[in-house]
Amino acid sequence: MPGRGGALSYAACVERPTLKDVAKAAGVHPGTASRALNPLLRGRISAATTARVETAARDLGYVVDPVGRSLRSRRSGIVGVLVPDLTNPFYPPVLRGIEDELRAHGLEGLIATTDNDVRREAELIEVLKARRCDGYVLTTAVRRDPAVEALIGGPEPVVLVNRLARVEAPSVVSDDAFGIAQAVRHLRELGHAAIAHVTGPPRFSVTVEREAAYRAALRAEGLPHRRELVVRATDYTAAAGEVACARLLAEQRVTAVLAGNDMIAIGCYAALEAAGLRCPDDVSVVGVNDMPLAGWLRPPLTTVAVPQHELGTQAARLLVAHLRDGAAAVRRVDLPTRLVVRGSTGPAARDHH
Amino acid sequence: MPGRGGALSYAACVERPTLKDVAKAAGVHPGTASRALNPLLRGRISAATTARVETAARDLGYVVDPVGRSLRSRRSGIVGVLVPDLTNPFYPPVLRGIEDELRAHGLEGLIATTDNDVRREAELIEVLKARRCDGYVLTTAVRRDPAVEALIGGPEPVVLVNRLARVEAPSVVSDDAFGIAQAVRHLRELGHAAIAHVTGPPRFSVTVEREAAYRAALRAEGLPHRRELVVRATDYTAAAGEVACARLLAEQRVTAVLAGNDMIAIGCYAALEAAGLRCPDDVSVVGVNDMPLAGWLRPPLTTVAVPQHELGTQAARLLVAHLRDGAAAVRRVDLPTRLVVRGSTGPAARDHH
DNA sequence: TTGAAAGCGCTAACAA
DNA sequence: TTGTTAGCGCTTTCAA
Repeated sequence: MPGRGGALSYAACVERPTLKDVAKAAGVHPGTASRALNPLLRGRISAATTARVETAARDLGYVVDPVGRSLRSRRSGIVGVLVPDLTNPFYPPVLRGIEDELRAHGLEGLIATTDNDVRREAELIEVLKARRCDGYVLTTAVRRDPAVEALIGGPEPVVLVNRLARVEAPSVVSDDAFGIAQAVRHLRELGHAAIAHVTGPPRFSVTVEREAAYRAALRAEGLPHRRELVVRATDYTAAAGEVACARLLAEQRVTAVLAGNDMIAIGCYAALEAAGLRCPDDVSVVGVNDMPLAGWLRPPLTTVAVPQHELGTQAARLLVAHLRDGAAAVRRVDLPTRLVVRGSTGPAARDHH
Repeated sequence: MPGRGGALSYAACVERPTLKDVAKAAGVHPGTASRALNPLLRGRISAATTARVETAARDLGYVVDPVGRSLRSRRSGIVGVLVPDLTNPFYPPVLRGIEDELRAHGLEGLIATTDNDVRREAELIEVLKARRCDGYVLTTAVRRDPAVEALIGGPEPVVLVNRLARVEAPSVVSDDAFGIAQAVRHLRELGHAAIAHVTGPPRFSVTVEREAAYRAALRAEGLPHRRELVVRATDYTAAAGEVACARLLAEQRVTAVLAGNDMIAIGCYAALEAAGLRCPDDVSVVGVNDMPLAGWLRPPLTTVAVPQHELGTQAARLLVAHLRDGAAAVRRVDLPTRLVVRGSTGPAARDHH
């Protein structure tokens, strides 16, 4: 036998078997082999043929070539995933949820890091589009963003995670308001009346939502809302949180701080220490997210737990549904949050009242 | 004009222009257009033709279809990246380095999370191979691993990051021994004599290396090596580190701990607290890695800084070199480490001597 | 330097 | 149910 067939036992280790090889081994036409191997067309092929093809495929160690398949079927099996910053411990679990769920459906996520920079994001969207992604998951958080709006308007489905855009799109969000209400009640029950909010910049949709939730919670608990107790960090980082919290402490007397997220809460720890205040003895701190390290901080951080992994899982599931059913699929998934009480909250200090 | 051409201004938004469109617009053959657009063949095409093709491509907004290209050229432009666990803050910067450097060369990294589980890793390698990756970067750390050894023996180049396999492969490593020597000297200068080592499980190559470095450093500083001061955590996590450190504290009197990495150091903080010991007043702690949050811990962690981003950048660069030059490329890159002194180390406590 | 033509591996339309 | 055929978009021979 000439060519590849002659040295199959060796060649199989070097050159991968193609569908043609499988078809030949099974004694059927390549088209038939293709159908037999496709779970969706399983019903249209006789059981005997399917079995023969499957056996041949297994024996040869055949794996479909995604490149050939993509070229013909116009689907790449690749999903573009935009994430602001993996250095924020909130995102890795989200990504992991996305990764596992996509893989369960034979898809791969192509991850790109935006730094929350709208320009970089626009560039990355072009890169991902050039790769012919079948759809996109955006975990980035900027509210107004032309490139994202254009992407949402495009032909491929886009799922938003914990983010609201001006243009509507399928999204997975966490019910932060519920957890924040619990947090405020928890603080009120501990005797806190002056509860500050150190949040992030208003260009992120979570900032707006969480701040609104904070105000609503104060109202619900019968606490006064004082504008001067809300401070905005320039970013959702520990460094920015420290600066913002320091500003707050210099001007106001507070016994409790609701941080915009756990990273800002870490910054608050540092600011309190720098101001000679102890947490929770002098000032209680509550975060949002319950990121992986939250419980290992000193003191362990009391925080509103957002189901990070689930956020990713559901986002991927939603995208898969849209890939399959088009616009008919579900538009929005809402996940519950809950307060996790640890060591950063305690009774309101007397001398700060 | 019939077909696509007639409605180009609209169709360009929906259907992407193909190389054929570009060629037609430039009045050349598709093959010529392909060559004109390929930087490597630029020299073999007349300047005039190149200019015409480039203009046409720009006007039409042409972007090569990686799928068609891959099918023909047998290169996917995709690199498989295996990472143990993004939840460990050490890895995100490494990944970021890989991502940026690959992208600078027109490649994309396909990230897969192994959990340091050899079985899962083997599965993921199959998934990545099925995607026809051009090469691989492995940041996972298990020493003996048949799937990895098989991959290294395969046709695609593999670069190892901070890991040594039994089979040799191009790799990027950090000179941990240097930083660890600095750390031990730092502790000796602070008066510490009983320096323990809370490390990870021996199945990871870093465990073996860092432990050897610890022993060598003790010797260099003229300190005795006591076997019972080395404790192995079951994993490189805070939880496992806490357990291991608690065991150490129950049995030995120590004034300083060199942790196997920063996550274990966090576990040491917790174990010390649980044992009623203060850091650094009673026991000093040194980590390894200088992961992003290290400076935000309380106390801020003194640690051996490993250039995480650079590790990723160099790994990607090394892979690109191998993709281009084959086995001729560099085999190994060694990056320096240095001790970053923060707040978790202080003078040895008298009463613990 | 350019054109012509073939074909990578697969699947979808059509025919039997 | 299965075979046939064509072609996705690109690159790379070969020939001119």
